[in-house]
Amino acid sequence: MARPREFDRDTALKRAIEVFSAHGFEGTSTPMLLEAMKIGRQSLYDTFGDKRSLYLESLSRYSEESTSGTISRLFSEPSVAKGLRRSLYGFIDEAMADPARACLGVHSVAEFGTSSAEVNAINAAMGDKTRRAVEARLREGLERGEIARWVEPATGGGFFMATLVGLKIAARGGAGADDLRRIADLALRALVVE
Amino acid sequence: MARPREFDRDTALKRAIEVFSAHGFEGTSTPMLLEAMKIGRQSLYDTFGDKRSLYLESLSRYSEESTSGTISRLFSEPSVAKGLRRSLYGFIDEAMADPARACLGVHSVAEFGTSSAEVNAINAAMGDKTRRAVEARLREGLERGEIARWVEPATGGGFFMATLVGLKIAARGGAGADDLRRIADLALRALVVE
DNA sequence: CTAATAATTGATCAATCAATCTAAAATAGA
DNA sequence: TCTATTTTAGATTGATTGATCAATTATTAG
Repeated sequence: MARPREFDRDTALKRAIEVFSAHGFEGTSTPMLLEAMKIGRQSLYDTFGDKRSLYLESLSRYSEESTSGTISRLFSEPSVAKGLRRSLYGFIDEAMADPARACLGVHSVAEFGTSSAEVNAINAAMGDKTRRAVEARLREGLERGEIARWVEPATGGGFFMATLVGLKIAARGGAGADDLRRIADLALRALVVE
Repeated sequence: MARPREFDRDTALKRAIEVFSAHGFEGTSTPMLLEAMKIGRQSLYDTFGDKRSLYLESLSRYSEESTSGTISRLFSEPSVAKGLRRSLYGFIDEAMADPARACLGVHSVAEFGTSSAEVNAINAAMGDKTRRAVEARLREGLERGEIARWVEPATGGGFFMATLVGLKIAARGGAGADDLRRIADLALRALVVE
């Protein structure tokens, strides 16, 4: 007994992610969102709440997808070393797919630091998830002798995430895919036994 | 034959850097700048031009100081490995000194990507400077057998910078100094011969 | 066909944005 | 002391910000 929505909530959210990724929270205006999402102003407020709510949902969705992709690639190979590399390479491919689009997660940290509790909660949750997955594979690799003995899994997880961030910013700064892959390969030297 | 300025240009600029570092370009309003810089509105426009000019000068100044600090630490030790570590550690100390203050350089890349020619020119210049310095030390280390044979200097430079970025974002995200140092040590394993 | 419900459109809100203009205040040289 | 010159301070600009209200349109259940 109601009029159906003329737009698809999910595709609208996807478009919002694009805009926020490219321009950040402060750099994105509601008219920009409306044009990109192709919905009316009232539809935005009715469906997603205010701008901040939409941003948090965008960040949450983006982080979940990015995280799950990274983790699934991480476990996609029997070899731990190959899994790590595939994960980094996949991240690079994603980053190069749309150079104008930054990593919303990285951007959110740069913009908000630790000042926003909600942003922090999302990033902490996704960060922990990735870190734990990396740690698990590192422990597996340590047992199997694939990972160097000097690697503490917790530190290795942190290093892996720092590498992801560094690659993303390098990509956003204009680095090429081959440069990024060489950097990723070098980073793996810190973890993988030769 | 003129009235002298009541404020110091340099300290005002320093304060502007603080504000831009914490909130980015879009997140910083002119009233915020005026309050932090402790100058009047007209003084800002007379002395620094518009908001964008002030931002570019802030970014330029910050990048120069940060870069020169990183490079001087890089060459502060006879040992290449120790120089690299000292450089990373110094970067960590700076980042931890004021957790609320992000790296303006990293933040600018996240905000503008490659869309702003001026921002890009500044970042490219400072990035190249750092990268070349790292490459020089890596070559020195390669000759002396301190740096692992697999390290291409150009890639090593890119990796070093990616590590700096990763550390900065990790710090901004709330990581502790000891965590960061462990990550830095691990990163060095990719470069230094054991 | 009608009534109830929900989504859309357009007008509009106060607040804030960056930036400019004007006029008062203060210093230097003559 | 007087005047030229520059820096301040205050008022104000039009544009844009995020957000809400009222009215219209469309759809489905009964």
